[in-house]
Amino acid sequence: MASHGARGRSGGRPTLEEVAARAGVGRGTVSRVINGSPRVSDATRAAVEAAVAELGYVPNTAARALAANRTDAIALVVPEPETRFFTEPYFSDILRGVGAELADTEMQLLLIFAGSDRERQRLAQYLAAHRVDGVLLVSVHADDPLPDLLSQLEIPAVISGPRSAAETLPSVDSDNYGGGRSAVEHLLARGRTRIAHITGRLDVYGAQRRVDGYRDALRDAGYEADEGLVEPGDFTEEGGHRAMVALLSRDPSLDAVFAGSDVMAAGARQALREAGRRIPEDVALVGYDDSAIARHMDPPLSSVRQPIEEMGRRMLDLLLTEIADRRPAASRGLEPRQVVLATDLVGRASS
Amino acid sequence: MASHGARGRSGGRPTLEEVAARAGVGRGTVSRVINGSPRVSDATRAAVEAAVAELGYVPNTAARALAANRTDAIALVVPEPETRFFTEPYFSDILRGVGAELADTEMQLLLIFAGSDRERQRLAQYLAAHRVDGVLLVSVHADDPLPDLLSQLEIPAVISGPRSAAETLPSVDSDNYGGGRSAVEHLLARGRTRIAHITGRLDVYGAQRRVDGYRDALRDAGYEADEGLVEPGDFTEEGGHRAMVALLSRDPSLDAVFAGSDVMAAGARQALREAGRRIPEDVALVGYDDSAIARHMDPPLSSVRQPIEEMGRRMLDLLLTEIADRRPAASRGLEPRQVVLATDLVGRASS
DNA sequence: AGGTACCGTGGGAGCGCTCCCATAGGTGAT
DNA sequence: ATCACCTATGGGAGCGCTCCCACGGTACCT
Repeated sequence: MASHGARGRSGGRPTLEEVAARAGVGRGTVSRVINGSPRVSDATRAAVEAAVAELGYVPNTAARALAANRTDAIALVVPEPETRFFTEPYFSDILRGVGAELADTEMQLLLIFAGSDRERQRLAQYLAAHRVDGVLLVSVHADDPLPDLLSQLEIPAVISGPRSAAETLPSVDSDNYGGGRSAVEHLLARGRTRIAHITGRLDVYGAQRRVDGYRDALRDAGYEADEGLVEPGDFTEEGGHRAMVALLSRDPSLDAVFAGSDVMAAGARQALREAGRRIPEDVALVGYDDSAIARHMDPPLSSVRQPIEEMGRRMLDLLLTEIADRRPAASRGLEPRQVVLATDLVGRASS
Repeated sequence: MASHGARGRSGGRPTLEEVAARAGVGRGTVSRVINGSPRVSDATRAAVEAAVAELGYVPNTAARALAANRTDAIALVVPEPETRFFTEPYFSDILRGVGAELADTEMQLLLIFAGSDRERQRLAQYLAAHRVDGVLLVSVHADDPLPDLLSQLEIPAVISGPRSAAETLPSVDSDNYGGGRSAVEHLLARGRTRIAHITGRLDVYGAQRRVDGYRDALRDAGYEADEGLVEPGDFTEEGGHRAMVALLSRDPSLDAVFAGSDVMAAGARQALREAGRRIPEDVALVGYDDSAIARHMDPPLSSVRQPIEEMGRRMLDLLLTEIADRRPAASRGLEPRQVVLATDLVGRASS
């Protein structure tokens, strides 16, 4: 407590050069030790490490960034208002996954919101200044210009869900198609036949894929597609409510609903209640995400679980690889990697 | 869209030097323009700004940090597990306030969690490397070593609540004492006389102050302090429940409860229900924070509101001043600034 | 013995800025 | 006209690191 050891001898913090002098070696050698190069003899390494410890040496990040042209930082960009970030468990789960994986690294994570135009402006500036080595982009809409900006700036990036089937950026996603299928198959297995679907925002590719899975599962089971049973939602509770009301008035005989998210399922549940339908007796309900909402709903909601935390982990993995691969010149765009993780359906009382 | 202008002429991004050449001036002059120095003629400034625009110049942060010995970044440190951060609206409100105030700045905000030992280790390393110009520390406990570490490293810092009456670090807090008083006065005005208090964690100074306010308000109204009516909680729902049970068994005649947080009030409400007490007929209930919980409780909860978002804003203000003041040598420790913001009681059906 | 190969190492040359000193010119007072 | 003084400007000297080339030494080959 009373002594700060050998620190601050000459006023400031120790530099590489001082460590070198102390260890009786050259600057280059200390640099090699610090960076874990194998081309250093054990004896030298030990001497340097001792000097580092004695002086309490910590490398100066700015100098390193300047000399090596890298920042050892990556950004998690959330192109949404902060509110959604705090409201939807999706984001915190991703963050948790990324954070867990990052702990093994020397990298620093920046959290950047880009919901408003102004924030996007700042972000563009920030990226142009190359202040991060890579970017994780979550919740991307079809017409978002951010991905293009990133590839233009040649900043490695990974997105949480492809924007289309022709996505070129590396991405990590869960199997939305399979998730959609499994929801429907689950309901069919429970004897339901008139299964409606409340979709998510259709400018989100994943939401489209859930619809595809829904349609194919029904068709494979021999049911003709009935477009009257598909109603677009927007991932909000109100949207779910609205969609449910529309569905009920259009086809009062429906006996099941697959909602594209738990939040929308909550809205749908409310609408079903108001219409006097019992869950699951009259109408079975299945959501998507398996969030806290699903567990706490009355009745508890069956839901398609995505391994969100793992998605975060995998996104970081991909990004780090991407950053490492940036060395051999001009291999841009070759074999982009798309990871798809399996979903599984968690059955509860609502179906 | 199709052209990226003059960018990338010589492979990389433009440098100060290139801008200077383009504008026909020296490096120093460009630097002055970039940094808003007044000692530049209007004509020269215009020429430089034109060159900057044409080349799409963006200063290299690393170089600037190295040369100027500052990072233009500050950290918001949350010495708690991430879960609390996402669960409690307090943190997101602070973040929102800080973010809003920061938007006018060139500064970058880093969000750092230091809940686990490992994370704290990393944080210490990070701070030792002086990678931020200042730190905002929220939710500090009495025995937290972080504040001392910060002053040892001579890193400007502001904390969200003083650790004690003798706090030396600049801090921003709401008037916990006044908040506690107002809750009690509100209940007294409603004709309640046997007012219990469920406290927060007493190693949080603010929680203590609420207790002080509670005691003084009762005493000023002529009621003798009855220590049987004070029960420690821990800011959790379970803690609130437990405390309420204890209070009821100790003194069944109580007719009001002031809980040190809305979350604890929720726990208390549950316990009151289980004991068959009606709210507010039998027992009036007042919480603290005026969070979403308060509005959604059944019945809606009266609560002491703190201007959390403004606290965030003020914290940033203080920190920026602190950073700016760091220039004139050795004025350390002189007139630390402590800001205290007023609370106000939001009356609802629970009291 | 001479040659070739590699290994561990030292240190120069920057990375792109900011800081600050020096300089040139302009202004007003003497 | 002279001097003192101020303002706008140029550019050298670093900030602390990484990269890379060059060096001496050792080991192994022919």
